[in-house]
Amino acid sequence: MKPLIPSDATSKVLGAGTDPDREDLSLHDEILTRLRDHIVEGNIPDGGRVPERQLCEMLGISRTPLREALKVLASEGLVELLPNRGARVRQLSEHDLGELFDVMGGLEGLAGRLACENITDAEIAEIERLHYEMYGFYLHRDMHGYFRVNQLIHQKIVEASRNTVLLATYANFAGRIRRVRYSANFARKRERWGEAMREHETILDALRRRAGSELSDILFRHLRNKRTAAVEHLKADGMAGAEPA
Amino acid sequence: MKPLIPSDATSKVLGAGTDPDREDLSLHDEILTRLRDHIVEGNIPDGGRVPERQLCEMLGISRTPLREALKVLASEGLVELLPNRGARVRQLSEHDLGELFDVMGGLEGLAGRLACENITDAEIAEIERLHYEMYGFYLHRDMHGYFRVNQLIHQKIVEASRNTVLLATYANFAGRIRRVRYSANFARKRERWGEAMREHETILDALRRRAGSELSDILFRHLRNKRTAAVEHLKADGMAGAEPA
DNA sequence: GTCAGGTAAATTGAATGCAATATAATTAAG
DNA sequence: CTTAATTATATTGCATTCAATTTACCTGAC
Repeated sequence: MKPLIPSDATSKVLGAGTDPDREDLSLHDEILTRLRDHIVEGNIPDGGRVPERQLCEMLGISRTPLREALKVLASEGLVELLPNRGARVRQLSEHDLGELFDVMGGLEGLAGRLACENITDAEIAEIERLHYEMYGFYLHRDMHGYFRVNQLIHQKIVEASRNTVLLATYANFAGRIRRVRYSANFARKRERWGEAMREHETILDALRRRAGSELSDILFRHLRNKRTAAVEHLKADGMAGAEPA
Repeated sequence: MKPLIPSDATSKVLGAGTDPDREDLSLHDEILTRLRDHIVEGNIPDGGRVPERQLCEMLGISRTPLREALKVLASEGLVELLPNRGARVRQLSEHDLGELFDVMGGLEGLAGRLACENITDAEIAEIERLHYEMYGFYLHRDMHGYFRVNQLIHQKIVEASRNTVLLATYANFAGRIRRVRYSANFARKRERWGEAMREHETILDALRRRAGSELSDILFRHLRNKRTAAVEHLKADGMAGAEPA
């Protein structure tokens, strides 16, 4: 009866800025992004069911486009589709998380390698600036700020690779892991923190020298260390958290 | 033909509901796989429209599940969805192909690195066997056989990484590139062929020594060389091929 | 003959409807 | 009182339907 599409539903607030020229940010992508954010931000418990009708009302759409979006999210690995049993938000085991981090490590290593081929001096200067900003947060023990700038640095390196396919793939995996980050914000241990800071020194150094293979190696190992911390954290948290059937 | 995806979550055989035994592979995945193969095998011209109704009849389904599959294929990068203008099979530019090969290189490099951590002696022996089999094809100038075994070796290395996420991601990108391979089967130049054979010697050597970082490097560069050949090929072929709007 | 304008057919995007399956609620038996 | 069986409800998967946009076709003016 009511095709109640909120008049602001067409307003594109997401990414890439508002190109008056390029209008092709379709309604479907809008739904997809909103639903993805909804899940990534942890509004649905881990392993919990995704209530179609409820989300339909929330988004002001019918089931057809919602189910299309769910299929895409399933292919992205964010939810899993059980036959005749609907969608559940995918619960990551320690093993899954470990695999994801290793792939992230491979992608970041690749990004570093390619970045060394393409990065400009200005971009390196920008990353250096961020590096010292991050160092400041480290000294002040401001973990929140540190974490934010840290991610920004990694993002900058990926962008400097000048590879849009890599950029999209990286964003995809980052999204999957982000959900875990929301569920519990990585209380990084002190000793690991200092270690990570030293690793970032070597990252910057290799980047300055445009030492691609070397940077690739460093970045992979850097994420390997992050991986260990993350998996440990999930394990500890998993004990406290309730388990789904 | 044969999907070179071995046994991940998306591997399906094309049998319809005539399989009462194994029913857990959902109908949706079935449609998805069939449609993907249909496109990858080149039944629709590059950049051509994807006729919904026609495919519905071909697959014996209604538009709803077909459109769901198209959305997924779009997220995989195989087709692109134009608002109100339907789906077109995505035409890869030289630039796109180059980016894809670099990402493939990064993934294979990662696979090699992880394989060195996890591979068994038996698996190495198997790869050695394939290597010499491939060498035989090389000596006999049997490009078809060479190509087949070559892909198999790379596949084995990815499998030896023991990382299912990597395996699925690799399969995804391999699928995207496969379409280009169908459109014209890489007439590899002689000199490049010998070079590739030598590279494979070093790959095997590094694998035997479980030299992860080294193997990662070699594999990336190996794919870089493949990339150059592929892009050159697409460029030459693109001249002869029809151009899109 | 070419091009602009307008109308008709086709195609897309999304909502609704219906059969099939799973989940819950209830009842009956041990 | 607990547990198995049965019925009722809810949810899923897919087909059908409908409005909106696009594409093709046709007419007419220059």
